Amino acid sequence: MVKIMSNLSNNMEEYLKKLLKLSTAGFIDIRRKELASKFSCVPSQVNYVLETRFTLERGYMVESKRGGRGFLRIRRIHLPVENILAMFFQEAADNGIGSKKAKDLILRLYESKFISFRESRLIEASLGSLQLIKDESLRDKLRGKMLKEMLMVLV
Amino acid sequence: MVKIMSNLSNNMEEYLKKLLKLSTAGFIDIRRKELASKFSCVPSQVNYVLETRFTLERGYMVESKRGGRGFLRIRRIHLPVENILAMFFQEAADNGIGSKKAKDLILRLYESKFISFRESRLIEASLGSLQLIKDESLRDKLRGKMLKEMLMVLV
DNA sequence: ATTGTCCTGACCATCTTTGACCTTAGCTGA
DNA sequence: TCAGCTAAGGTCAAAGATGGTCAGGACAAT
Repeated sequence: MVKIMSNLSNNMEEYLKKLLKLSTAGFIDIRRKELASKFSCVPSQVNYVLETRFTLERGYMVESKRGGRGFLRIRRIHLPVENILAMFFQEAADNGIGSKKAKDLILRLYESKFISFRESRLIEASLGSLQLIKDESLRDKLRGKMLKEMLMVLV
Repeated sequence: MVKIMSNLSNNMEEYLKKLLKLSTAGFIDIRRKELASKFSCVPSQVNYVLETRFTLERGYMVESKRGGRGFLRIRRIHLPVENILAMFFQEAADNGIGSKKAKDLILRLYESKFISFRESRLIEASLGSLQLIKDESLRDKLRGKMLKEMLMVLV
C-alpha cells in the first residue's frame, strides 16, 4: 500500500534510461517534440530532464542538432576512475563543490567500484553533516577539502 | 496500565507507526500537506512529530524531497537500542567532541573490527579537514555530528 | 510558579513545470 | 543561387508545488 512518488521528470528519466539499456549502439536518438508529446508536457521539459539527470557528472553526454531533422542524442560514457578523479581534483577540490555534484561524484566512484557501498555511505554521511554550517561558501569549500582528503586516502 | 496522553502529536505518531507496521516495504511515503490536513493542523506540525518521535535514537530514519511531487519517507531501522555506542554518539553529536577523543574512538572501533582500515582512514581524513574551521566550538560540534552520522550509517 | 512540550504561522529553500522568445539547419521556389 | 520559410532544438525567467526552519505563544506536568 506504499505508493512510490513519481513525477514527470523521474518518469522521463526512467524511460530514457530504459531505452539506453536496450540500445546496442550505446546511444539513443530522440525527437524533443515527440518525447514531450509522449509525456504530455512542453518540449523544454525535456531539456530540464537532460540537464538535471543526464549530466557529465552522472556519466552521460548529450549532443543535439537543431533545424529540420534535428535530434537529441544521449550517450552513456564510462570514464575510467582516474579521469573522474582528475576532473574533481582539477576543478572542485580547492574551490569547493556543491552538494549535488558531490553526490554524483560519489555515485560514479561507487559504480566504478573504486569505493564500496559502505564507503560511499560513509562519505555521504560526513558531507551531509555539513548542513550544520550556515555559511554556504565555507560549506562548499569544506566539502571540497573533505572529499579531497578522503579520496587521497583511498588512492 | 499507563494511559497515553492523547494529543495531536501522539495521535500522529501512532498513526504513522501503524502505517509502518502495515507496510511490507519497511518504509512509508507520505505528503506533508496531506498528513497535516488529515489531522487538521499546520504542515510544520508534521516536522515536529518527526523530529521528536522518529529520530535515529528511536530507530527511525526520515528522508525527504521538496518540490513538485515531493515526499517524506519514514524508515524503521533496527539498532541495538541499549547500545552504549549509540549513547556516546548522541552525546558527541550534541556537545561536540575533541579531536583526540575522536581519534581514540576510531582506533578502538578499528581494533574491534567494527570498521575496516580504509574506513578508519576515511573517517580520520574527513575529520582532519575540519581544521579549515576557525571557530573551535563549531569545529567540535561538527566533529561530533559527523562522527555520529558516519557511524550510524555503518551500523 | 516553573519548566518542558506542543502548535502555529510567517518566511525560506529546493525541485518541477510551463511558456514566451531565440537560434540553427534544411528546404524551396523565383 | 539564396532569401525566406519551416522545422527543429535552446534559454531563461516566472509560477507552482512541496518540504524546512525558527521564534513565540499556549498548554500541560510537576
